[in-house]
Amino acid sequence: MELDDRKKKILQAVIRNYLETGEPVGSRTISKYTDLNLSSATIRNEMADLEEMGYIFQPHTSAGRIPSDKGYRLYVDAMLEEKQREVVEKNELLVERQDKMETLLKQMARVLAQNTQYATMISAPQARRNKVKFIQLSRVDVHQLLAVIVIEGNVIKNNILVVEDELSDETLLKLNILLNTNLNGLSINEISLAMISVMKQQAGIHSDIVSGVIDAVAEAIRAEEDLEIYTSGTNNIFRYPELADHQKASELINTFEEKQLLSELLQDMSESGESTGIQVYIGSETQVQSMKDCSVVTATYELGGGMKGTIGIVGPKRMDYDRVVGTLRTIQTQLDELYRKEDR
Amino acid sequence: MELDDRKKKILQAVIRNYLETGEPVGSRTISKYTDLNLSSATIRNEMADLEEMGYIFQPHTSAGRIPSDKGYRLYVDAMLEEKQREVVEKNELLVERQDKMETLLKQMARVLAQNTQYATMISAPQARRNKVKFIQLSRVDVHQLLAVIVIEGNVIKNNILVVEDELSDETLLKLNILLNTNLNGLSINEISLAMISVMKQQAGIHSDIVSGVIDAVAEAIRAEEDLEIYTSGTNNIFRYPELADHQKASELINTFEEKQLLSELLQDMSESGESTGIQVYIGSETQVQSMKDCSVVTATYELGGGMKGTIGIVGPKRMDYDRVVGTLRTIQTQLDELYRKEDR
DNA sequence: GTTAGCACTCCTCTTAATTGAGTGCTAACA
DNA sequence: TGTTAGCACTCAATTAAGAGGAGTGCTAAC
Repeated sequence: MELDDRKKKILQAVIRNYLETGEPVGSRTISKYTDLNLSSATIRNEMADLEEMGYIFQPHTSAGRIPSDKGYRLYVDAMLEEKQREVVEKNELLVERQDKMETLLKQMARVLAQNTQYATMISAPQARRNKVKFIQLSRVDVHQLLAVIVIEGNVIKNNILVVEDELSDETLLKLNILLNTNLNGLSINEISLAMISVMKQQAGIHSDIVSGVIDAVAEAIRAEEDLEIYTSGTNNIFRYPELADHQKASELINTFEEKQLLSELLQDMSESGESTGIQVYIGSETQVQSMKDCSVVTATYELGGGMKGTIGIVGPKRMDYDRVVGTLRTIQTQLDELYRKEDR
Repeated sequence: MELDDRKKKILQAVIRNYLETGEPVGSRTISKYTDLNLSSATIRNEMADLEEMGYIFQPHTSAGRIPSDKGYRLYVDAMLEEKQREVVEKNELLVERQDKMETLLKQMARVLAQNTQYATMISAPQARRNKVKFIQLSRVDVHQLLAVIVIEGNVIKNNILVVEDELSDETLLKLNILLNTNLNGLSINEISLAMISVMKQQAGIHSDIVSGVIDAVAEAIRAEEDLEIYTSGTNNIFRYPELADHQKASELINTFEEKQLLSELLQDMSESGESTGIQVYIGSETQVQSMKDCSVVTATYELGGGMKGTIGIVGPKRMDYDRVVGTLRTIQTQLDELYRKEDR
């Protein structure tokens, strides 16, 4: 059977209506809703065809039709294609430039959740190949050294080292030079054991400090590499009855709290990104069990300097895809404007 | 009317039973449950008295009795008094010493939530009077300075400053000395405008850098002072039908997500602490609307060096107070052992 | 190909009846 | 005077039955 133009229109009408009401859609409704001027009986025939093709289904005999995942997919793809051509409407979201990454991301999550009325998750950007930019060793106390490590993209990590013996200012200076000349510009993979042993040798009796700093560097980079996730609007799921029963709500909330799964999810999703970086996952297209009744819309964002992260909006399958995609577009351009020129 | 011994026993039996079952407790149940050897009729009379005194009530005529907040209060107070004398049983929780405060607190929250099956919140310790311990200004880039500020208790804050003109190493050194000699050992309240203007004067053309650093110091201390809260096990509230309906669950989850209210809550609670630092708030004894059907048990913890924070366990009013208090005691002593000797 | 008409299905809502746990009260008993 | 057995009463919760209604599939006519 073929999906002709009329069938497409009817399918679209069914989906539109279902998105609005959340109730199964009957033939009579469509008959009036569209400008096709067809009787309900004709619609019924077409709907039977659409059901056979797997685009819609009945929750039970003698109920209206509900779009299947396949139906949603068709609809969303068509919408995305249309959106592509459309100009992004200027629609300000209240996001302000922030010095602290954490503050910015929390703010973004909150604004998005508020704006869309869905649950939001944002992964902190991860500079893919983190390189050491600068190392500073200073004395805080007689027995405490502070190691400051700046990584590409101005991510800063600190570490306190405890030392047995007092160090002279001169030694400290030497160590600083030693560390910086050897490590600057290297990523964690490029720091070889050979280099470390050479540095230790040069450091003489202070080789343990070199070890300490290198451990700190390794930890700093690693910590930066495993994703941090910020979430907001989790309780929005209660707005949608199809997600709000105890079982599902509990699982979803747990998923959002644990963040481990979300992290993997966002990572997977960001990897398969395309031009605009906006993607829609319907139902079990996300591999997370607890989200099988949800849809997830993801977008990548960039903060300049190659710092890319992923945003995910989680809602019911009947979410307002159109608006969500629009909102994500908006925040993308807005972040672009805020962070394009300057490095952080 | 007086609360004689028998009435106390009956009240206790009612509460115990209700804690277990969550169902209103009838006279017949009590008649068999206790070793008082009284008929249900007698119990009924006593229960009528207890109701008149406000310790228990009926959700509707012809139902069993449920403890009122007043009833719980009596029960909890008696229990706490008894606990005071009791030796804490050695009951290991899987908490390990962590270098990073954040990791430790997340871990604690998770372990407690898992162990108690209630929702957990933990406020990060706040060193009450934060003083500057050490300031380090270093050049990262031609136009970027890194200001590292170490606060008492080894909390470290970083800030990137953008400068117009290049600075010589010498100037940088001078600025470092200027900042450290003037600011070390001071809390934010002690840094007066007069001092700032003197410092600016001494810094000459680099007075803007001084301003930048001082702003950074102010921000660092302030950031440290507003509480960070870690939560876990939010979805545990679904285990308890009396909290799990949409309305309440949504509000509670929102409260846990927002954290602002929790923060104030924990702060209030930590201020009215006593010897062991464990307190119980029943129903509307917490001033948070969304928690009016919950009880909160709080405990202060200490990580050595005067770093004190607060733990809160949130569950239904019929929570297992006994076990929760025990668990909190355990974690208190455990943290004590882990962190007593050494400073972080 | 389209449509009107009709029988049929099945969910949902309402109402009524039944059940059962639990109470309060009274009267008898030790 | 305190305790207990007994009984009428209350009220939430469960079950059952029925009415209503939305929507379908199919057939026959246009």
